[in-house]
Amino acid sequence: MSDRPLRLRFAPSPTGFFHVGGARTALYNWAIALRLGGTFVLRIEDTDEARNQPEWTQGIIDALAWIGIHADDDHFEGPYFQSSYADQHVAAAQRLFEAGVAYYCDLSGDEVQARAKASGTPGYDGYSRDRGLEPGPGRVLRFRVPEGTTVVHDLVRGEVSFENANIEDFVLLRGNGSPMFLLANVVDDITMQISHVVRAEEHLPNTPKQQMLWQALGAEPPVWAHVPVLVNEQRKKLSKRRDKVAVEQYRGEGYLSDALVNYLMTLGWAPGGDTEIVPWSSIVGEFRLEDVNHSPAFFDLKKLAAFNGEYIRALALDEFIETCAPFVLASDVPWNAEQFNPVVFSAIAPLVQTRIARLDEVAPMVDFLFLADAPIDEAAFAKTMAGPNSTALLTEVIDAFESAEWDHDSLKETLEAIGDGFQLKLGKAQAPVRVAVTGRTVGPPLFESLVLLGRDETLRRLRAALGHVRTAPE
RNA sequence: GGCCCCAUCGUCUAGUGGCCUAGGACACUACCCUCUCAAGGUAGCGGCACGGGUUCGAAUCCCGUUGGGGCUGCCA
Repeated sequence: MSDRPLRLRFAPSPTGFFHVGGARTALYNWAIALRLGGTFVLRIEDTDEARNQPEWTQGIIDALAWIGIHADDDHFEGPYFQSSYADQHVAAAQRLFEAGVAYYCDLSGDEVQARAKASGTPGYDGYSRDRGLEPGPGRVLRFRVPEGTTVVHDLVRGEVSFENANIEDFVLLRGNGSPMFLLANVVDDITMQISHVVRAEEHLPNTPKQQMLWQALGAEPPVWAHVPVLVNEQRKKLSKRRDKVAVEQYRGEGYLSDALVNYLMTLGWAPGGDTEIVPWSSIVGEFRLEDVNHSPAFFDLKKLAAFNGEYIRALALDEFIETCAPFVLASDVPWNAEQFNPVVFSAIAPLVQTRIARLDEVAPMVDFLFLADAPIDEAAFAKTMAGPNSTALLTEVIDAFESAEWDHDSLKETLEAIGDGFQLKLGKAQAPVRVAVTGRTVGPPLFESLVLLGRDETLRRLRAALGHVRTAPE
């Protein structure tokens, strides 16, 4: 294979957001670079000038940093911008033309198609191979695919061979002289002395073409590794149109980067032993391209959420509180900033921590502590208060709470005793109180919540609920 | 259509010829715990796509079938 220094690269094109599939590919590259002491090169493939915006590049860098791939790490190099190497791409094309391994063709795309249709064989038919055309406006430069077989040595798939007869003379330079992806990508990889190309399987069909280019340009091809694509429930490649693929979105919904990273690594690969939840350090120690699976992997949101829940629960309490900050101080939170009380939040936090799988579930779970009134869920309220005993029970609770000691145990004993009078177990007796005070039938443990809310506010909400029952339409 | 890749529980996977009566995780179900909901604990459900070989022995090797996927642009 290759005894060159280990240099890997991740070469996204800036499209406005960072794809989870790209994140996994980046992570695979990164893990190898760290384990084997190689270099991870970031190259932004920004040749599609029409859709290229500087802030998108920053988005990629930020997203990479979020998943632990930091630009200031010793193993990180770049970012490089493909657009700044355009001269080299064209120069390489020129050399190929002069060496006779590439030739110009003046057929338009439509004409190529028409000929293919007429002959019944798909693809370009080599019409201009021997016409000796010179460069000119509108003429594309095509690679003269030689006869024979191209064998690709792939770390995850073994040897894959392609009959060159099935590979058409592909375009290197467009009619306007600009380089195509296949060429630019190879020239940059050669320039940057890339030793291992690790990318998604969708590029496998490009590989024989690119390998021929490496050779035609006088370079020894890299080690290839094509990892399986990520698919949706329909088993189709994850796409930005149909699927939720933006890393930024997962971050915004309160997925922890450690959880996402861990989950992504297990799509196509598994750490040794019986646990999949493992720290990044052991992933780096164990990850091998040779162990990567061969078949597409379903990106399962439920499992990601399960991983996330595990990671959330594993946080120390102060870490958890800190991690919640962006989600309780955000502008889209249901309360006003001045209503938020960090002391109260810290007190309820441990009870929230075991009840969520995503950080964006925090605010709706604790909002009743900061809002002026209970955020009543009318359906839940109506259902809970429908029982004949509910209002009577609430009335007794108000009475008792006026004089009860305001602590967890006293409140619990008080409600238990009242429940007994109605032949209700605590599980049933707490329901009307919970709905009255928190607005919902589910939430953090009730008595802790009441203690935090305080006697006055609790009583006020209980009375308000009684009023609400009387005025509610049947 | 052509080229290429792939095939273990619903899903992600362990498994590299005997340790497999196929292991784990998510999901699902039941029970325990319990002030709701979670978390936690216990148990359960569930799979080697099919057909031929090779071998004393196959989830593991070979061939075929079927099924899925990727690519098939003067996109990347």
